[in-house]
Amino acid sequence: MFKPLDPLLHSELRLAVMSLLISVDEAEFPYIKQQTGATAGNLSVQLDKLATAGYIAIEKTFKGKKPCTLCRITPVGLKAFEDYVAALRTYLNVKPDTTQ
Amino acid sequence: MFKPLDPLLHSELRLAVMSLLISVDEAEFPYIKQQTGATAGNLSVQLDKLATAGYIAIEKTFKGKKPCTLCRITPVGLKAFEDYVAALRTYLNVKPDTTQ
DNA sequence: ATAAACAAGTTTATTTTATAAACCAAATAA
DNA sequence: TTATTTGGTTTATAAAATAAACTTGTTTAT
Repeated sequence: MFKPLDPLLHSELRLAVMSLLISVDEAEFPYIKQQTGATAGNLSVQLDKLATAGYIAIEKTFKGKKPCTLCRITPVGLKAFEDYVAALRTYLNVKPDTTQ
Repeated sequence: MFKPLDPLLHSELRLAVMSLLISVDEAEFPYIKQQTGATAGNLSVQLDKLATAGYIAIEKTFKGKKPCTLCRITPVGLKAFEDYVAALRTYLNVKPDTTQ
């Protein structure tokens, strides 16, 4: 009847991060922070969780002299996101999306 | 960009309950328990929260000699569910459903 | 008739999670 | 040179989910 929802993705902020990374393919910490409206602390924690699960890859580089945290989604993360959406549909009484 | 998600509905069990009540219009506690796979304790707590918010109405009756807890969704609950789904779509990169 | 098992929940306690506040280091601006 | 800002991390707190234990009453077995 209802498929279980991946608890790692069933979180407003982590879902927003994943959604963002799917569309942009690579994003810096401050950009994600601005787009999601999250506090830096919360974002840091949630990014860590996604990275620990292998859903995103975090690369710490420098932009000139300033540190720069780059995030991108992984194939594992993309798959998890798609599975999550499919599971979610069992709760929404909605047919699968066929546009495109 | 991302619409906030009603925290009361962004919960696996409460969402399942609401989804169920939308399709059946009236359901007894044991039926909801069976359909969702929830424990009685957890279900009791989550039903209370939904009722307190006015999303569902709980009627305590008897079925012969046995107590019977009947649940139905309210107009407020239906509206909240629809709003939740609309908000969720902003995270899923999916066009609104136009089937039917 | 009495005890054991069961049904239908509720209450309470525990664990997990989310979130914010406090903190830190380096760079830039005054 | 001493604030101030940028780019975060760590730690503490609040909220939530969940399960375990309990209650009340009923049915079934002895």
